[in-house]
Amino acid sequence: MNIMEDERRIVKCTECGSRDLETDNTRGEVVCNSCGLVLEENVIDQGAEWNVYGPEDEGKARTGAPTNLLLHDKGLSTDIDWQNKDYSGKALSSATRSQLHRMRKWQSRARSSNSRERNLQNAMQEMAAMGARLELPKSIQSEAALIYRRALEANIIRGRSIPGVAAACLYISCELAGVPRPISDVSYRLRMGKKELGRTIRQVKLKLRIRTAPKEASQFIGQFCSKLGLNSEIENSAVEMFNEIKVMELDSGRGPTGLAAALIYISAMKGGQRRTQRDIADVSGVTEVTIRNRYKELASALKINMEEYM
DNA sequence: AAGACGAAAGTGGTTGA
DNA sequence: TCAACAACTTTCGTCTT
Repeated sequence: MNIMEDERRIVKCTECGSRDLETDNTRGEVVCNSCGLVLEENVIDQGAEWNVYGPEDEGKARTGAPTNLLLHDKGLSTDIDWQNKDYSGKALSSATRSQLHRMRKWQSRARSSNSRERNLQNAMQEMAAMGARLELPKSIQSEAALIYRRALEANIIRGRSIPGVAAACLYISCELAGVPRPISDVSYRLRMGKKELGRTIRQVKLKLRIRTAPKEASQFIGQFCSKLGLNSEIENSAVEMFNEIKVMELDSGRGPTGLAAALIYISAMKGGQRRTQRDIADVSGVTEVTIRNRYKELASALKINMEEYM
């Protein structure tokens, strides 16, 4: 299965076309520096995808909260009320009161006062929000939550930020699911440093002994084409070219995203749907220079005369 | 004016002694 | 542990469309 995204990463102002955009971290907005237009607000709606209005909607309602790995205690917990009242509102005797006091204390020790649990609580919340921002399916988010728990057990969080590790777990989860995302894309959407994120990902994988198959350019072609608004015809021809390249071993040692970008550049041009190097660079997270180097290489290896399509 | 080009210097990770 | 190395980035002046 191929996870597609309709949303193109915004790189240009829709109003004035300027590329001079600024990200406001505190407000979660992307603003155009030339005309001031707010291009993206991070409104994260984590509400239910449906509402229950009346009897006709009854089938949609579920009873009770679903258990969810993204909740620190999987959503299964009952709190001891803090008020020293019984169910009818009457004050309790001092003996019962002190017993309750002990119970509360015990409960909070067992659950949240433990710093590990507090960390998890925090992280699960954070990860749910991040997952939404990355538009990841629930299955990948749950897997990421599991990885985070393991990271916590292994004491990997020490010295690193919770959001940093959480983001790394989401990234790794994508890799494991066979739908890798470019680090640049993840770091952009989560507003985190690319280097820092990359480093954390590597360390988490190392310490947890998580090994992932090397990424292939073909895994990125679909994502990039859809962000560029290119049809499946272009996508297929890019994948086809990739297969040719693979047997010639021209892909070894090359970054898969750069390769995918170059293949798309070539096939879009061949198919008469030319995209600029700039636009492809923006969605693929590599620079124009890399696209140039790569596509020159590939064109000569595949004996494609680009002049014809200019 | 936008897009493409390519040289040159810099960065961070990998590898092998 | 350190230096050499390959891939990639950044920056920038120049050429092409």
